[in-house]
Amino acid sequence: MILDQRREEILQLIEQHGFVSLQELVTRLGASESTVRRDLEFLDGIGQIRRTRGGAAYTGESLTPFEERRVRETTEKEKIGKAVAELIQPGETILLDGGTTTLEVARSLVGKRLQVVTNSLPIANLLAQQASIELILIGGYLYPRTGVALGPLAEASLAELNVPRVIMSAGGITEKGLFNSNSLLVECERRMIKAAEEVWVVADSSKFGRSALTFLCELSSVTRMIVDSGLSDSWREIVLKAGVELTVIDV
Amino acid sequence: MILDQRREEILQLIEQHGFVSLQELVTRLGASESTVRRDLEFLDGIGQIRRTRGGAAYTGESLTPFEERRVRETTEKEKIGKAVAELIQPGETILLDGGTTTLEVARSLVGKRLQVVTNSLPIANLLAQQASIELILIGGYLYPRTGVALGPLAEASLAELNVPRVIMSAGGITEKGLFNSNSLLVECERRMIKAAEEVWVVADSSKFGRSALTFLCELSSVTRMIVDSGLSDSWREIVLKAGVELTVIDV
DNA sequence: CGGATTTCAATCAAAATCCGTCAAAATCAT
DNA sequence: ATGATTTTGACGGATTTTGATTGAAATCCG
Repeated sequence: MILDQRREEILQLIEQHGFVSLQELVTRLGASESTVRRDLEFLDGIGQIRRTRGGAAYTGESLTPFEERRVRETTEKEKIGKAVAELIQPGETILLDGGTTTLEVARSLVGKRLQVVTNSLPIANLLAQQASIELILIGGYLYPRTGVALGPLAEASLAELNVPRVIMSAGGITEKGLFNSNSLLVECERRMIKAAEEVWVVADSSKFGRSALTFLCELSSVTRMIVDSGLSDSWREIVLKAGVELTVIDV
Repeated sequence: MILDQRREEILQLIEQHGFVSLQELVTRLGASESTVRRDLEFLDGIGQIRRTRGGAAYTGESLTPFEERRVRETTEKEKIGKAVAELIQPGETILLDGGTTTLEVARSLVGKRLQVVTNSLPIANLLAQQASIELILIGGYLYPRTGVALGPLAEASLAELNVPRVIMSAGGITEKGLFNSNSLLVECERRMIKAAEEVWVVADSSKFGRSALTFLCELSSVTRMIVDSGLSDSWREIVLKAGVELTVIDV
């Protein structure tokens, strides 16, 4: 089996089940233990999973990450979220992608008068209570762990929409463009880009230089990026050269 | 079993019940006493639970206050929910309408292997975490009070679906048929009926004889009704005469 | 109070898992 | 085709986790 293909399969298995044992991966994939170990090591390295003794757990963009209950430190994301919220005018309509950073954006939108479209269950939960926000939910197959609606139903719904702005997250960003872990998700995000006139990407600086398994789009497709100040000068240059408006948030 | 998985499971059990004895954890998890002790020690260390003699209690942030959880009596709705869940076979696909009674049904579905389609945010929240349940969300304009997705988007999504069974709630039931309060909701529920081969209605007996603003459908459109035993004989007769299969639950 | 019972903590050997190394196999570039 | 590079699978020692045992501590009950 091809390397990337196998890794994608591993990632999907882990995403779907939350935990998968090494032994199960070995038997499911028909690869040797060593190989699976190396794959897990790699996926752990790019931050998509967390290795645990006996197997691996999902951490990517998770709804309730076990690990993160220990220490809640998300200041960068929080600040990015606040900054993005300030860029949005009352009365606007925005399309909000799933993800932990976009969730922080949603948190900061509380109280504003807006129309929000989203396929993320956690975001919907957060904003559903808000009388000032009109919320439109994109339906679909609810992907476990991350709680985003994907698949044909989601894609069909998005095809009918037209919004001035989408705010997206990314699993990884390189000079080639944006990446995400899961092909279903990427397909859905492509539709979001199509449905929107402007594409904003929120990301903490750790995402830069980190690839993920599936290519989403080129940097030039992005209108604006909002990143924390941990971003190196060389990355800033790359982003600006691609014609992306860059907003750097001090943390 | 993988270490973290087991610890997560322990945490969930304790979170769910408030307190769980060590012995119960041992039997439920099939791990040795020593192992469970070590896990409790760890979870206590990170502040998620508090060890007590003979078991452990939950201390983490709770969704519902502790008192509420203990005192909550088993209502009619809960019993109806349990009964309905028992009528459903593993592997089935069901469409679940929003509503407090259907939410109780969803609660009782936890742990079963099913495919569930719903437009209700509370139900989606409940089932999203369940690995055994494949969840499909119907999108749409999210109606603030009840948290159900309605409107054109929801209707279009439903038009493309075909499920063997829908489980619906009703605001009111008279000999004329079913009623609900809100015309957007009713329009959506009509699509649900169209999308399903069998229509099951769950209702507590207080709903009978009570009308509501908008007419939904005639009694004869319903395949089966599940009601608590508070239902009078005359109502039973009316329901049966309309060709509805009636299941009465003792409370 | 004092003995019986339960629960706890510490210890230890066995089992499972991990890591590094290495050679075989596959893939790539020339 | 050939040599270089990457990927794979296997092996052995190191490490971690597990379950059983045992004596101490806490709790219960008469």
